[in-house]
Amino acid sequence: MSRTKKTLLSDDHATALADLFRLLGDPTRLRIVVSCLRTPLAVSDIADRLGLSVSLVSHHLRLLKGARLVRADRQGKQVYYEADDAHVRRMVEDMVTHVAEH
Amino acid sequence: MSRTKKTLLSDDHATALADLFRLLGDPTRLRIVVSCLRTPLAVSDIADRLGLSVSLVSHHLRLLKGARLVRADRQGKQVYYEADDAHVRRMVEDMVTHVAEH
DNA sequence: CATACACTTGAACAATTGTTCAAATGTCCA
DNA sequence: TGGACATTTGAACAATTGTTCAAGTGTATG
Repeated sequence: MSRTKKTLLSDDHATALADLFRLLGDPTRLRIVVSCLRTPLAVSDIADRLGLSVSLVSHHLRLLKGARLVRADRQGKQVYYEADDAHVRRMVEDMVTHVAEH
Repeated sequence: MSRTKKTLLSDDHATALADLFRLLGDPTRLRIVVSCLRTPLAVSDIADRLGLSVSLVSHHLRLLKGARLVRADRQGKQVYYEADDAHVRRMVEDMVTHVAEH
């Protein structure tokens, strides 16, 4: 049998988790995620709130959607984005409050 | 008075938190953190376990130490690194188990 | 259909980043 | 002191990434 170290984190899980961390590791992208954490928000609304171009926000949302961190919901001309599920919501909120506490 | 949005995350906190996320967002660095999460480990031990060069591990540890994610403890010729405090330990472990659960 | 609005996409750019290699520093012991 | 071992540091490189701008797609309404 192969000698496997008792490790908390397999290589697959490491890269998967790192992917998540990396996506949240950009201030702009993090603010975008947080802004639509509780309420679905249209792309232009997010851009307005954060003072960013619509294009930039859309680029970031594409990455976040690819990682299933957010979910898109078209409603007429607008596309509403929100946290993909309760799991993501809790995960991010936990980290936010973690840091807020210092 | 200035009109401030009721936001979960101030800009300062956003960049601070993003800095943390970004550091954990590299697979190699994440594995380094996890490897010395519970037990202090010398630089060369970490390098051996993960199959990395000592130099590379040291470079990453410097960044992690700068963000107070790990703490260094020199003991003779060797320098042992471990998670800086229980706070960091829990934070990282939470995320690891979060992903392990799928 | 045509115009306006909301969003997406692709190319291009500067800036940052992970890695390697070689040289330097620190520490112990004969 | 001298040499061996452990770690750090700096320069250099390729690769990735965040951002902007312009052009594209999709959708409602006149």
